[in-house]
Amino acid sequence: MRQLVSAGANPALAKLDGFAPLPEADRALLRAITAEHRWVTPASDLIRQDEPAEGAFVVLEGFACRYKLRRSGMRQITGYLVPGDIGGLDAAALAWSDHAVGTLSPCRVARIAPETVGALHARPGIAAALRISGAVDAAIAREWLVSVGRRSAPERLAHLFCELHVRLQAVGLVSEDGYPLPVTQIDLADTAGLTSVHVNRSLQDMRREGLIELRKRRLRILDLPRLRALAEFDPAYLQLTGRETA
Amino acid sequence: MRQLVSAGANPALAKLDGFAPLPEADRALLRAITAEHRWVTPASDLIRQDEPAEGAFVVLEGFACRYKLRRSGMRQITGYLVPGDIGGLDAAALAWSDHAVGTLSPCRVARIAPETVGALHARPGIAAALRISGAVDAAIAREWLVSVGRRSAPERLAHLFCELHVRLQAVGLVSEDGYPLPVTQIDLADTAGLTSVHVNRSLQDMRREGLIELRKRRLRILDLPRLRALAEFDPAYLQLTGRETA
DNA sequence: CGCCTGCTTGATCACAGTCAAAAACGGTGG
DNA sequence: CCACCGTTTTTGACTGTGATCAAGCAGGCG
Repeated sequence: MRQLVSAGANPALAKLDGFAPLPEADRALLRAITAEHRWVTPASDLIRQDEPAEGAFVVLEGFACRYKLRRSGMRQITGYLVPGDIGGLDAAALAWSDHAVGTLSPCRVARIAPETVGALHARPGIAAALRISGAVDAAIAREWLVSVGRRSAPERLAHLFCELHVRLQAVGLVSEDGYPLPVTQIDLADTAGLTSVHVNRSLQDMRREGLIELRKRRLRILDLPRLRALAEFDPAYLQLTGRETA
Repeated sequence: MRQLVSAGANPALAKLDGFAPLPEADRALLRAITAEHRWVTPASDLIRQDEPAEGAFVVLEGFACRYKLRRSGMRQITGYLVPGDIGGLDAAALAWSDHAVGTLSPCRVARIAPETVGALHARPGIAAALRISGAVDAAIAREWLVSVGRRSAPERLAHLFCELHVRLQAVGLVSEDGYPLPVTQIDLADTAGLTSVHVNRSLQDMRREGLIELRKRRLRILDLPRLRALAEFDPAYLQLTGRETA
């Protein structure tokens, strides 16, 4: 069994090392990156839409999301960033970002300078881990597309809750009964392609069914098997099964 | 101005070289890959869902798509592969595929053996081009998510037509009045998260508006500015502007 | 010519959106 | 501790986009 890095201390290292075991030099580089960090208030942009990008970043604590805005102001959230996730890598590749990244809750974030991004790709071990991470992100995006295109409102929410359950488990943020979910129903609506009114009613249905409970920015999962069945959820695509957490 | 490789002859090389100019050795490797190819009939799978992957492939002619099936048989198409596109790279990274890739029309396809995939990533120039290509694919997926989540039926179709217009232009498949679109209205429905009935009615509306015409597997664009306005389409995210084609 | 697939049309239905307002919650400051 | 404020959640009445069901109509191809 591999030695465990405290996921709480450096979730990004734990995540990448879990995809592909890294030599000590690579691990040291990743540790150095996360040495310096800052707190960011909720609802602030880490990357702005349609602007040149300056480097990338790692989320160490809190929830952030990728999103796009239409001219009318309509918002579509296209992905969540949870502790351990790296954002802005594709923006770095293109030197420009087609979408924004904003915080949903207070976030502790470590910046990765553009030169450092290059240094990461230059190390074969890290490069391979980042490729896997990118492939998983693409798989998540596909699953979201299935949700929005071909699942009912409760099914979409159930699938999202199952996805986050597995991802947060991998970084030790899930306890017996559930996990923190510091997002509003408006955020959930913009995630699932619904209105907040409809999200509210769907959540009440799910609660009445004894599946979940969402109160005080925390999701309690009351019946995981039935929740997964409702979403037709199979965690294989996240490549996180069988991980231990600190 | 850089020398032009006949896009018709090797669209994948043209595409990657356009993202990041490649040294001759890299170009030779890419040419070698596409030396051998085979024809595949429509509606056949190049990669099957939930199965281990064996290498990747390049589409040289024809249309293919990534898709996922629900247990009920409902299908969601998550991306199109047109000439020059490489498929199965993420499946190679994970040694397993969460989604299927199937042909929409007859396709000419070149196989890339697993060892060759490794050789591609080992070359810094190709690796960088593939990273950019992956970032563009992610941007396309985000745009689709916005479509399905936050755009009306005609807007979704308009956006898809605009996307394909730019992508096919980059490989020289667009003529004065339009481009080949060898897909059924059922395929379009599974792309846009609609039913084929609704796609049919939306297409008729767009035709009546003088925007497009879709007949005999060919899309004619009658009013590109208005089509783009309807979709709020900005081609920047495709990173293909200002390319010349053979 | 006949069949199959894909396109078109019509009638009806339901899921989700819209609009509007009230209630609950969570901070903040007095 | 409580009054106040903005945000978030909840509720109700109504509307509409897009789904469903079902049938007819090309058009391509053997």
